[in-house]
Amino acid sequence: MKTAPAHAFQPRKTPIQRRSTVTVEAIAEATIQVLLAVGSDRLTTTRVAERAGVSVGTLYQYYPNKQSLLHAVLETHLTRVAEAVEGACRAHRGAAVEELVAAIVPAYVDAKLERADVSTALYAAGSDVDGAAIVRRISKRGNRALTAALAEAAGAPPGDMEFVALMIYSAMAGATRAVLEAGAPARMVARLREELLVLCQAYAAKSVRSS
Amino acid sequence: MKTAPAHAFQPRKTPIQRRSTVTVEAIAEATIQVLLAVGSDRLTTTRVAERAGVSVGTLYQYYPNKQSLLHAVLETHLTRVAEAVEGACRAHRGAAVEELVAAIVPAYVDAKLERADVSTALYAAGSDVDGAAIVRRISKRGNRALTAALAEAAGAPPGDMEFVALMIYSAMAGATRAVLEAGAPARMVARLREELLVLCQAYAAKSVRSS
DNA sequence: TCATTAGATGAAGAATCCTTCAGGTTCGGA
DNA sequence: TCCGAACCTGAAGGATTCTTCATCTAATGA
Repeated sequence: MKTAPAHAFQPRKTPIQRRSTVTVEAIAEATIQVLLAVGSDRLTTTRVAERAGVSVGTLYQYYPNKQSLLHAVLETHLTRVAEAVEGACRAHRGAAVEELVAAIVPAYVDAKLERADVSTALYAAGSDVDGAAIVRRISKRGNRALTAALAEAAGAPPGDMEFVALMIYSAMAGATRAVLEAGAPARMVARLREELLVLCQAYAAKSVRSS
Repeated sequence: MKTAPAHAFQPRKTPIQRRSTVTVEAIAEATIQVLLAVGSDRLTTTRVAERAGVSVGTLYQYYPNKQSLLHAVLETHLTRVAEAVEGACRAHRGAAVEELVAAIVPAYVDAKLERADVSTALYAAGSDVDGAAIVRRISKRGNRALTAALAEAAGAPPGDMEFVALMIYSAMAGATRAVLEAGAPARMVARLREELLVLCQAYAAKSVRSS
């Protein structure tokens, strides 16, 4: 388990002209599609390049190695989800716990399901050694926002809400993932939104009151 | 995404003498350790054999290919967890929902944490294409038991409890995973047991009553 | 004891894949 | 128009890894 230098996953060259911006985006999108089509094991740089309609050389001009492909996709997706949670927290500052939770749950679910294909594809990629590290790092963002918001709503010190926030966040993640892996049919998604809200509110009511 | 023939992951040869039984077990254990040490990307059959103290040839005498290594480990672990849930359901047949949940949550958590290292190692392995299929297949076992038990306890038709069971199961999975990936320090594990119970009971109370 | 089967070995074939780089094409501005 | 920078190409080097198989050793039972 060697630790890689920090620059090892940064883009090698920044796009300047528009065509290269398109290329970079196409490669990212191709990564997702290849991931969905053949799985992370059989994802090869050549296949991604092919799918993106460019040559391998071009790919390596912007992504320093294979891992950086997955990392880039993972990063943008998780960031989007974390921002959704942060946004919901910000928009309901000062609200009661019940209302807060009522805002956060759909925000999370929507962000995750907006690109259900990406979420699904990434469950396979988040596995590698520092894929997990990325997940942890960015999840912490959403978690921190949630912790602070809960603490404010409950009038409790943040320390007391840290674990509660972790529970809510991970319950949302677990349930959403289960639905996603079941194929996310519309009926199930609707039900997820309802039940997850019930679950989180019931838990928050119990757990915030008693602390 | 080619579908492999059904026999492709079955052991090639069944151990007969005791020494080979030991070997097969050693290889499975080595798989876990290699997984933990270097991650699933850099897990190689040679490395596993080395760690197990046998030669690659021996490995291939019992495991038809690399994937079967991971699948075997995944299968036994998940089966153990599913059996724990089934057992808890069986032991509390006829009990109230609250009591039922109070039995299932610790059963699940304990089974998952009894070999925390295996659980952690497998999050990396469950990613591959039909690793996910195995997870689905075996999780369904625990889910079915939970659905039936909830239906009986609530006096409701099983159809109504299917999704509720999914929520509980996936919330347990999500929260436990989060703690596991945080390193599973003793204090956190204790808290998990408490909070997860609160969460599941609060949800069950709300969701079972209203249906 | 000895033949037969189970078990173990590890070098090497075969395949795959990551990554580079020398050389070509396109764009943007002077 | 023309030059330099940005961009693209894809064959091939280099490295890794999966898997096989001919061969050897250990156990079993008659």
